[in-house]
Amino acid sequence: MVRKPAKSNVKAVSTRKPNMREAILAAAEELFSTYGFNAVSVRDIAQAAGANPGSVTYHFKTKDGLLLEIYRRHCGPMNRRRSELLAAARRVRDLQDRLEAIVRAYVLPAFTSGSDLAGGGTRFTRLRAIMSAEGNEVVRKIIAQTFDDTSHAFIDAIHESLPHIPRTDLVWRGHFLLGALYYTLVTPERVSRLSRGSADGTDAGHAIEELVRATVAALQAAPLDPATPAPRKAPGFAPGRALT
Amino acid sequence: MVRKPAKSNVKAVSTRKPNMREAILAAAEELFSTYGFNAVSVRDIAQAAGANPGSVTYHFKTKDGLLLEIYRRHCGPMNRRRSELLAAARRVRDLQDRLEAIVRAYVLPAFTSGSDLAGGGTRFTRLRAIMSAEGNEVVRKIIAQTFDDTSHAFIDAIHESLPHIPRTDLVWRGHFLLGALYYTLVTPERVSRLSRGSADGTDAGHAIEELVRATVAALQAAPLDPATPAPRKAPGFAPGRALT
DNA sequence: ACCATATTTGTACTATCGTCCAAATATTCA
DNA sequence: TGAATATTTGGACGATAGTACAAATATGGT
Repeated sequence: MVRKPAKSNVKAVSTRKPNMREAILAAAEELFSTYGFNAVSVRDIAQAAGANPGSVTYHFKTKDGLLLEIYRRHCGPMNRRRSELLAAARRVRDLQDRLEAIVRAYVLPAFTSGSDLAGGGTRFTRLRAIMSAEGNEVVRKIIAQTFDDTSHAFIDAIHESLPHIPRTDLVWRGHFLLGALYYTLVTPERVSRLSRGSADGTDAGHAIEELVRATVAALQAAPLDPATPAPRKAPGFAPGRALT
Repeated sequence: MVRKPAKSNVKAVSTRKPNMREAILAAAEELFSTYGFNAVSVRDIAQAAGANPGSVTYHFKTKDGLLLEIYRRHCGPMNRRRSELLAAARRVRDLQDRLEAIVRAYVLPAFTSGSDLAGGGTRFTRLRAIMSAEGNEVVRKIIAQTFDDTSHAFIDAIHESLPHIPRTDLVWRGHFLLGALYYTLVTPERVSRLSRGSADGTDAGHAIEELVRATVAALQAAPLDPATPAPRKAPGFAPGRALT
């Protein structure tokens, strides 16, 4: 991790942490979601939390354990929120409105988690985005056993609103949605740059509206011809590791 | 990086590398694009290339220098290919067909680069995806001075085909496209998993078609109301570091 | 106030990191 | 061929990594 000059000899006596475990979790979440898991050391986290490196080991045993606990904290609330919103969306009468409500139910909790109000959902989603790129073993297990159910529920709901589109296409389009969502959280300033200041990539509200609008349109697109002609045989690709 | 048991005492005498520099580059590209920059050590690369760690330093001075050289190798050919395809796409008469051709011109070179036939473009794009998540300083500079021009050219071309849609919306939707593209290359097996085997996430040809179809529809969607009501003031989000 | 327990501290251990360097070896060209 | 140059080698350096552990300190119930 990039370090500041940092020659402070003073100990962090000013602020006494009432709950060091929580402070460590918060610091780790912030640092991981900003620099990635590999680039942040246990010592970085301890320093940011005003704690001793040994305390991290005491509370979470290993660095992976710390990451695991962060996921544990957020997965429950976020998926619960998603289920609630999805259930409400399913009850929308108008088909077009229902589809939009479903997409919104998927996107919204990614920006505002139930566990933390001030951008907590955003931070955790950004962490998930980075972890999906870095590819951690601990995360892989959690993803498969926690998020796949939710993903299937959303795909099924979408399929109900768009029964004429094969599930396969909806899986692809839902996948694209997640990729767009991740990339927006990881690289928001690119939007500001390319729009020459006329858009703010970090404006969560605006990002959500753009994402929902674009996704609904993409989902409604005509399906690919089932008799795929496959005009040129493109070579398959796959990374050498098992991924998220 | 995850290491195999690896207790081979035999030296790599069997295969003599005619050009060690190229072998190192190839190994680094493969490893970086699979495990990320931070997770791969210079020694990992040297071993994969059948070289001595010192050789890496000799040819590329630093680890960052090695990454830089990989980008140098690919950026030129890829953007040249994109320009060619974009120029051809601009000449398409039918507006709908032209839009699709433009999107295809953006997506295709990301899968098949001019420099390497066997998935070289895919590998490099996956690397870019991972680097955008990890956030490397060297990459940041290259991105801004190499890819932004191309991005603007594509946005402009799209805007010509869809003049009634504000540029801002097109920037967002182009951003979503890149995110979807990256995510598909980084996590293709998720598509296979969620589709329960009815789709192959690693099938580049299929991925391209799905991506083009979804993106064209998203681009054509009605723009967001310019008088954005901003119903709830969502808090801004931004990572603590400057990003790609 | 006392004890049992929970937590924090400081330090140490081993492994691996990126980079460096002098010696050994290949290669190139007059 | 022989000299000049380019490359490879193996080992070393200091820095930092994750983790472990005993001693010190804080905490809570009686």
